[in-house]
Amino acid sequence: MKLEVQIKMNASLYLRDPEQSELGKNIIKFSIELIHKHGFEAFTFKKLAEAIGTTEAGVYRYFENKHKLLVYIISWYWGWLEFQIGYQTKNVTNPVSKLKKVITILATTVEDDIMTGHVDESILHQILISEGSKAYLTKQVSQDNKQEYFKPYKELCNTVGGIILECNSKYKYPHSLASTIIEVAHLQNFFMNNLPSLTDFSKSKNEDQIITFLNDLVFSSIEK
Amino acid sequence: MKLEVQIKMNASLYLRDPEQSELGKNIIKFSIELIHKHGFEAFTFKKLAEAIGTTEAGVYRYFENKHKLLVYIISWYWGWLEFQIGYQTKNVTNPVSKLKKVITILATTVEDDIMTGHVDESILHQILISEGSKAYLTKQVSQDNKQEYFKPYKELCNTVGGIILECNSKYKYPHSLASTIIEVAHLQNFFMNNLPSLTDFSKSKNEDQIITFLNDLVFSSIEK
DNA sequence: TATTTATGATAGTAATACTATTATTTAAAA
DNA sequence: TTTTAAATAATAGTATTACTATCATAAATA
Repeated sequence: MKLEVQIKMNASLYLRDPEQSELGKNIIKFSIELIHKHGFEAFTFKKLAEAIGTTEAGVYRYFENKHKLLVYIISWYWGWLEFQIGYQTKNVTNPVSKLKKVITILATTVEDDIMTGHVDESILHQILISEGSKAYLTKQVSQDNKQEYFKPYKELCNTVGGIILECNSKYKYPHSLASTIIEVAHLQNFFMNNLPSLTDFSKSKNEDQIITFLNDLVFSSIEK
Repeated sequence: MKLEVQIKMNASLYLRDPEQSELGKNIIKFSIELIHKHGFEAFTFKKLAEAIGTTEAGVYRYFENKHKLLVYIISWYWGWLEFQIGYQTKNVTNPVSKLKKVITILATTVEDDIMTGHVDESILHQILISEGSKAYLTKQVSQDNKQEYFKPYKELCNTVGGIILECNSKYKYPHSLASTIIEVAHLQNFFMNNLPSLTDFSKSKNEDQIITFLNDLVFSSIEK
């Protein structure tokens, strides 16, 4: 028997559920590949269709436009991360250890999870670093928010915020600190690899240094 | 006599220097307006030309494409901020006061600076919040970096990093903390206004709360 | 077996992101 | 002042993007 993790997705992100067909799964799989390879700006439904071996119209039957497809992919990742955090910290009782574990998960390029067939999480993590903020840095952010497109991200922030409060119930900014951890983990990773002088990690380009930096930042604030 | 602050720009960002003609100045002025109003994705040279009252080809004589124009505008802002920080902290000897002042400048919507004729800095600040990261979150980031497109941003980070070291010469991550302050100031502002549950500033939507959060974060880390 | 449903193949449109050409105006040099 | 150069305006044209629409066919389901 093959175990599969299913992330429940917001149905208004798609026209036809991509999990329910081979073509749908290929749309997700090749989108991740192409966005990673060429970047979101250069990514088009035509190129995607060619890569899959279908037609543009075929892709449009699943997703209205590439923005919704990006939001779908990113939401999926947040959902998967939420699951990972729950799973990997389920036996950790000490909140400080738990938060450290969470920071490590957020700042580390994960290995491909065999439980999610057509999705390569390590590539997805890279996409999140370079393209993640483009999901919400748009003029339609409020409409998208009303449609609950960012619910998985918010839930993750809420989970992390909860763990922060477990560490120190008097800390005043659990949500802001949670979103800061997530975003800074990605930003410092991007800077380290592309604009290294904006970081102090230039030499080794090692993700562990980002984790150390974040741990220092976070625990100084909440243990003060 | 009218005093004018001139920010020296990287000449490879443009084909013809926009500071040197009325049309050029209008390109900058209306770009800022249009990008702010409709967002960078919906911004085109055709719409810009119409707004100015010139033709598309006219705009292309100044800028190769809209990406370079965005980088130009954003670089200008970093250069202007660097000047502001130098100017507004020149008599502050206490490094902690200086860093607090810098955090306030970075996290506050500035008033329109009358010394820079055709540029409205308060709108530029808004553009930086929503569009700033799109300047570097591209596949060409390394080439752009080689051309020194991000020099003003790096210099600003370096300046802020220097002030951090003045506060505590043993602090290990001055550059990362500097880039974190700048980016988090913008991100938390965007979240506060658009995705408030990712922050703890939902009620009043006041920038002062972001400053308080950043001060807490920064000084906990460096004074530890 | 009939019929719904998904896919494939093809066409077409408006907008975007440019490049090129020529005419006209403006400003600087002779 | 005239000549010449440089900047701009007006127009046209191309390839690509971001879609929508139509119709035929294959596969799944009733």
